[in-house]
Amino acid sequence: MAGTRLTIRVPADFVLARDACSYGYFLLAPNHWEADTWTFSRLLELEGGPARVAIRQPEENGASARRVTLASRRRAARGRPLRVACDRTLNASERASVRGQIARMFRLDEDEGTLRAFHKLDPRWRRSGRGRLFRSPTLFEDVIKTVTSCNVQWPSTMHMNIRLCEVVGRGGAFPSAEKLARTRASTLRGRCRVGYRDKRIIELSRMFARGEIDEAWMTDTATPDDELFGFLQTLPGIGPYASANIMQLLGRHSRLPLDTESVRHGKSVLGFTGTDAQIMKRVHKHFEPFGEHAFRSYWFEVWEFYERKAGASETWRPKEVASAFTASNLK
DNA sequence: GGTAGACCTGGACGC
DNA sequence: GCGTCCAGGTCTACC
Repeated sequence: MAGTRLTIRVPADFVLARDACSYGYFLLAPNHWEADTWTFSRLLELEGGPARVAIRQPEENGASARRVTLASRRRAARGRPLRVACDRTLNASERASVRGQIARMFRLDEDEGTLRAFHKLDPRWRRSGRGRLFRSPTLFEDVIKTVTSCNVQWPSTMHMNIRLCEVVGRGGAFPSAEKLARTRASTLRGRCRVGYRDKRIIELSRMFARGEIDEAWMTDTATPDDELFGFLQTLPGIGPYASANIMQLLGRHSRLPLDTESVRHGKSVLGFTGTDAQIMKRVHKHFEPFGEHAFRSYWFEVWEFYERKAGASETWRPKEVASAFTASNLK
């Protein structure tokens, strides 16, 4: 790529492959993880138009080919700066935006102290170092992706995001709130296959575009979890599950976004029995002791189950994962 | 406050 | 190839 190149410093424990491939959204368009080269790429929306960024974390001594185990590759990459290659030249403002969006996706603001506290509470993840959870470069994209994940199986979520980028996004980028707000419901339904979510997505986009969503209030640590949870549920298409999921995407991990997948987890991994409602309650209770890190404990258990089925997440390829992650295969 | 049914799509299945 | 059934979270109407 001939264009701007950036170097981004990361926390000492950060591993791109582990921390990017930590939540399902890394598999959703326009995100792309190249499993062979450990390169994360996507289009980012910038003031001068979309730009493609390819992000790598070169390993110590550049000796990736000689390192045969996942653990040794992770160790060699740990804490090393990210190298970002953009497909065009960026101005200073755009460079700052790219840095900010990358920091949001990989949660570079989460320091080692926070994760050390999590590992003290739940030592199962100390060895692997898991703790960060991938998210989108913007809150808006996280919210829309959450809506596309509701009441649908994973392959359809993947398809909806591909179509949103292809049909509505500029040049294949994830569509902006302004663009989605101006899109017809019939386009979203007919061409993006979002079904009944069409009007809800447009209304959410209008709220973001009009500045009615106060992101600063949401990210302010002084804002109580209960108030935020209540507010999120007033948004169109956002119920209890989606609210809890958006909260974890905002960095609040005390609530669990429980769905049918959680019931599956409760039954098959935790050995719970009873009705679905009873199992949901037991799953909530089970993770209560992990307090403000409850979601991390819950999620990495679920993630470990997926990895036992499909191999280490760094090696996943979207098409293969789409067919592997159907409800029938996860039972 | 709790519950039933509608909302859509894509995949699985039977014929 | 066609029709039917089912999974999935939110919303609305109703009790």
